[in-house]
Amino acid sequence: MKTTIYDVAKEAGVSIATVSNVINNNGRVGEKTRQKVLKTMAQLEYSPSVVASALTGKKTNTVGLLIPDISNPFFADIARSIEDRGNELGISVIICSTDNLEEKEKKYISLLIRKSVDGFILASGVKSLDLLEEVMEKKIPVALIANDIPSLPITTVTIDDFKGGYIGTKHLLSLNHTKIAMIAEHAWSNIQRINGYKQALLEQNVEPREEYFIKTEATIERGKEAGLQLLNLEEPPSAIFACNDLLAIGAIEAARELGFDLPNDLSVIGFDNTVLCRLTVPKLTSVSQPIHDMGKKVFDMLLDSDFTNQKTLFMPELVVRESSGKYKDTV
Amino acid sequence: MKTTIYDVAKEAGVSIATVSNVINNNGRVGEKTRQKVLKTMAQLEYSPSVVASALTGKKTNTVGLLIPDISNPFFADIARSIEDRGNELGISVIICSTDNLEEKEKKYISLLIRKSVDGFILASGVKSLDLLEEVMEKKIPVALIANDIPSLPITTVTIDDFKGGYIGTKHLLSLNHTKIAMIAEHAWSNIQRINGYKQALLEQNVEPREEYFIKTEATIERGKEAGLQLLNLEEPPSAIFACNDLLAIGAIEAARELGFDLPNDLSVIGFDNTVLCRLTVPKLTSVSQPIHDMGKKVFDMLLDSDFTNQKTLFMPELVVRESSGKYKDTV
DNA sequence: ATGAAAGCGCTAACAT
DNA sequence: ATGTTAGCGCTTTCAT
Repeated sequence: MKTTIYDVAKEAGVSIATVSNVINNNGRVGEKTRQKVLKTMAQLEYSPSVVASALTGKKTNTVGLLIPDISNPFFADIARSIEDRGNELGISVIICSTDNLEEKEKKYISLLIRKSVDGFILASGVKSLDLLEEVMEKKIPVALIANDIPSLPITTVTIDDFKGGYIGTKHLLSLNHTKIAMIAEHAWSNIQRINGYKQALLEQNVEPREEYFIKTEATIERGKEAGLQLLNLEEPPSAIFACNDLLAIGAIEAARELGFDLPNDLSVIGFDNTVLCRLTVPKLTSVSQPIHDMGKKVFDMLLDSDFTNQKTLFMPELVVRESSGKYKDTV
Repeated sequence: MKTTIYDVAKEAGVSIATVSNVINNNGRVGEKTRQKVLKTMAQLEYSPSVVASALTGKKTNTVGLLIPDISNPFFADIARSIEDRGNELGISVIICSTDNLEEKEKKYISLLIRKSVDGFILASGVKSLDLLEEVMEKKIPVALIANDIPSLPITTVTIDDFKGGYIGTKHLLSLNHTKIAMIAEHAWSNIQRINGYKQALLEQNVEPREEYFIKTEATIERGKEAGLQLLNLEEPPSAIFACNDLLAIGAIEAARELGFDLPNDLSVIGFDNTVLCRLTVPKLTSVSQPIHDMGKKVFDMLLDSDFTNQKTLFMPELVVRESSGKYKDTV
């Protein structure tokens, strides 16, 4: 049988309350007794049951992480940063890939509620706001990372997406591009990025063109489709700003297929600065999110009620690689 | 307060035992009572506590997944496949990125034991065999995926690594390459791949050369270093077989840096067939593991004692893309 | 400083 | 078919 607190108590000749106290460092234990208990705990290889402890109202030291897909490198990076912080704190992270499906979202959340997780970190766009409010009513902490629901008071860690869109576009503008297209996806963060893009254009008196703007899903395939569509335009753009790296990679594929030579005939920049950026040819210029810091921060905010419903904004940074270059009117 | 089984019992006018029975579908409940209980459960939005249930000896419906690094696409894929199966079964998966560090491995395992997880799935090379045996002594199920510890009787799902090494090499041989180098990493699976590689060479009377063989860590950087070393040889290889895609990508970078034109001057093939293969230029030929099937299988074997300590072997397949081509003696 | 005992929410005999 | 009750391993008053 598994050793319990009773075994330790008996062996050490003390009560279970005392053992409990030494486990939790709850004062009122004489130094001698403490040592004796510690020793027998070691002897018996006793390890306290989190399950039993949780039943008495203590934490489960487990949080749920909802992301669209763990096999997407961007989210895998987020997961890793959160997991690392969890490991430091002795808290386990349960992964939940929702594929942005409301059904999966619900299933995962209700299961994790039954498991009494200490909180939820959401990196996916939340489909079911009702569910989310239900969770918050139950006083289960919730925090968002790399996405926001502006309509809700909720703990959030994001980058300044407006600025992200702005600096990316500025970069292209500074390379003399004016025919700058944007491929975005449906997400709140993207709306801000789009606004930043438009702001940058307007500041240079460049009128955003309707046909240079595509909204689609965040996959390489869709990015390629969008790229194809853009580059087959009568007057194709000389630069494409993709709202995430996957879309950018798709756009690059499209460009290669159509015989464009990057960055001479076309500049492409991405967003997120994932590991993928260094794999593309040419290497992808991208707007970077400080994922590691963000993961740590969101975890800490989740657990510290001082931060409840606060919003933390990190600053994006442009990482210039080889996929963006000076505009040359070669046509 | 949270609704408990008592609230439901009282509201429905039955005993908690009856409620428990309808929750668990434990026969002996009249249809009328069952309906009544079901209804009040819904009314009260009752959701049974897994924690309390676990304390009475039932499962926690949680497993731990130990991998080297969730941000490595190969392992993210494994995680996803396991998570998917878990979701179907109502079982949660806790991610544990060990970085192949014994210290982390220990910390994760002992924490998860305290949490009474139902089992462990290990995708990382296990550093501490003692720890592993300790887990098995505690009768906690353990299963390995994509790696093996031949010295231990333990549930395992792998591919036939020997065959993987063999078919990759055969492919290169069939393209008339004879100067075939191999970049491997330290892992049991790689030993088998190496054996397969040697076997294929021997069958064609090609003598494996010492200088064409490098063992290193599984990162792009190391792959690049290895590639540089190989290609700077007096008589550089005409083909490189990397034991995983990361190494292959590094090798491709090295080749590009040195001005090699793939696949004309050099063929490179990888192993694992990760998403990265379609991102490289040229697209990477790679030996594929049926990860999705393997994830499902390992989960099922973990939970079904019929399979305890059995070893399941899946078959690798070669996915030919653009990075491997006919040998041309252009030098 | 330490111990006795109640209770957390549930399961599983055992009764009825 | 349904109810009673004794745990599961731990935390936490409340006594001593």
